[in-house]
Parts: sequence; structure tokens; C-alpha cells
Amino acid sequence: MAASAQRRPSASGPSPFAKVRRDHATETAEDYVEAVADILHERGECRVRDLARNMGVSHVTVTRIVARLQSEDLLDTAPYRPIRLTARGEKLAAECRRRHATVRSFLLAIGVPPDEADRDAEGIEHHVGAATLECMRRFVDRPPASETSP
Amino acid sequence: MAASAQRRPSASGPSPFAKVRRDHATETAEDYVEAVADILHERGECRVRDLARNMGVSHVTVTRIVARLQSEDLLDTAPYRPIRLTARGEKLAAECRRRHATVRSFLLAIGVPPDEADRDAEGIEHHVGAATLECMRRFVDRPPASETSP
DNA sequence: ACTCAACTGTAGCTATTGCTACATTTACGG
DNA sequence: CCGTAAATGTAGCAATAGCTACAGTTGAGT
Ligand SMILES: [Mn+2]
Ligand SMILES: [Mn+2]
Ligand SMILES: [Mn+2]
Ligand SMILES: [Mn+2]
Repeated sequence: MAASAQRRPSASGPSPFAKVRRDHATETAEDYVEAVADILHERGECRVRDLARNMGVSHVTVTRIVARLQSEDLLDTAPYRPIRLTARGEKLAAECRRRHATVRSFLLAIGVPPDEADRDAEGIEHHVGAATLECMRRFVDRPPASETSP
Repeated sequence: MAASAQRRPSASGPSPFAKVRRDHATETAEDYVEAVADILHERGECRVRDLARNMGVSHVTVTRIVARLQSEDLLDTAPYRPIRLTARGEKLAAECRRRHATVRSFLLAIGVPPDEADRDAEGIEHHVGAATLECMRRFVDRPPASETSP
């Protein structure tokens, strides 16, 4: 059966899981800078409570994560003050927004209903490599146009 | 620009992040039972060191996670003994192997090179909902066949 | 000015997943 | 048997991300 052929071609380097762990380590930073950018777009100002609502977590979790991202030079804030993006944060946010949009559009293009596309894209986006992303872009730009017009 | 239209349609329920967090919570269990199943297939016996190699982590991490999964009735083992799958574990492993294969085949079908397909599938698989998976299966079964034969 | 509600911060807890260093057990060769 | 190397377990550390409960700050309205 096909089980062995599809699994790690033996000389597969440092195991795909190392990449997955790296992806997870950056996932929070990516989602938060993206959320900050979105909130700044929509409301002009980003507060802890806006992020808490957006991410669906308590304000305590947000405060701690914002502090870490500030120490990583992605966000900038002061006690009781709004949260802004640093230059690095803006750059990362722009990349993430674009990638997120691509993944979501791609899911819609293959026929996933909008609600599930929203949910799945939020997780999938962080595990999409450069080549995969490029394939998705190509697909969205030129949908193979079958199935719908036979 | 298109930024606002693609972001959370306002009345979007409990935020997609809740689902992502749920997915992450089950991710380890899924990858481990899948790995145990693979190792049992290939070597007939699954030991801590096999899992450690497979996952790219230390044997200590494996031991602790195996203990947790045993308490969740997915794995079964005893000190210094091989690791087996419970009935529930076998069922979950079968689902995960199938889903993993689908995601990987799908990535290959849209043109992702095998190495990156392996790495990305390992992360993406856990964030693919039922509808998305069904769309992927359909796509793999009937590739829209353009691009290559114009 | 003052008050108060909302917002933000802090203390302290849990769970998970990583690690190194060290202890113990198993299994195999001699 | 017995000794040793490999495998496994245990102790104890760190980082991340959740939470509740409580304390402090801000800002707006009176
Ligand atoms: Mn996300
Ligand atoms: Mn996102
Ligand atoms: Mn996986
Ligand atoms: Mn997998």
C-alpha cells in the first residue's frame, strides 16, 4: 500500500517537524502585528482591549505578549498608552496581511465556504512556505476553470 | 484597498483564533499517534528513541508526551517497554494518516516541490477543516488539467 | 475638583513543550 | 553469570501562553 511512499523519503534532513516548531514560534508575533495593523486601519488606535477582543483572549495575555513583542522590536507602547507598530512590525504586518489574503483567496478559489476559509486560513498561513505561497498565488490569478463550466 | 473586505465580516462569531488554538491543542496527539503508527508499520515495534528520532526532539520530551497520551487513552506502554496504540489511538492515527496524505498530495498537485510539500503538509494538516479537506480530495481526484497542456 | 467606570497592570496559578544532567534498567556479548 | 552500552526514566530548569483575582490609572462627565 501507499503508506510508505508518502512518508519521509529516508534522507529527509532534519525532519519536517523542526520547521513546524519554528513556524509556531513566530506564529504569535505574526498574528499580533497583523491584528495591530488591522485595528489601526479600522479604528485609528490600537489598545490592549482591542487586541483582547480580536484574539479572543484575556487582556492579561495580551499585555504580556505585547511586552515580549516590544522587546523584539515589533511593537511600541507605554503603560496605559496605545500600541503602535515599529518599522520592523509594519514590515512584518504587511507581509502577513498579504500572505493571509493569499491563503484565504486560495481556499475560496478551491471551493471552501467563506466561514471555514476564514478559520482555516488563520492557522494554515503560518505553515505555508515560499514555493507553496507562490503556487497559491498562481492558482488564484489563473483559476484552472474547470468543474464550473463543463 | 482590499484590506477591509477580507477581514472578519463583523458578525464572525467567536473569532477564528479559538479554532486555531483548539487545533494546536490536538496537534501533538495527532502527530504522535501518526508517528507511532508509521513506526509500527516500518519496524514492527515503536520505542521512545524511535519517536525521538522521528520528531526531532529529546527522549525526555517523548517520554513525557507519551505519558500524557497514555492518560488520554491514545497510547499504551509500560516502563522500558515498547509503545502501542490503543483502539482510540489507532482510529485517530488512521484519520490523521489519511488527512496527511491528502494534504501532501494536494500540495504536490498544485505544483509545490516534494521537499516543501512534506514540510508544509506537516503543519497545514492540523488546520484543515472538513470542507477544506473535501475540496482538496476533489482536487486531487480530478486535477483541473490546465497549465500543463495549453 | 471629584467620582466612577472602563481600561490596564500585576501577582500568582496551570499546562505544555523544549532542554541538560544524572540515575536506572535492559539486553547482549563474552 | 557479568559487565557494559544503549535505552529509558527522573530531576529540575526555561519559555510560552492561557486564566482569575485584585490593584492602579485614565479620562469623561458632573
Ligand atoms: Mn494566524
Ligand atoms: Mn493572520
Ligand atoms: Mn503534523
Ligand atoms: Mn502528520
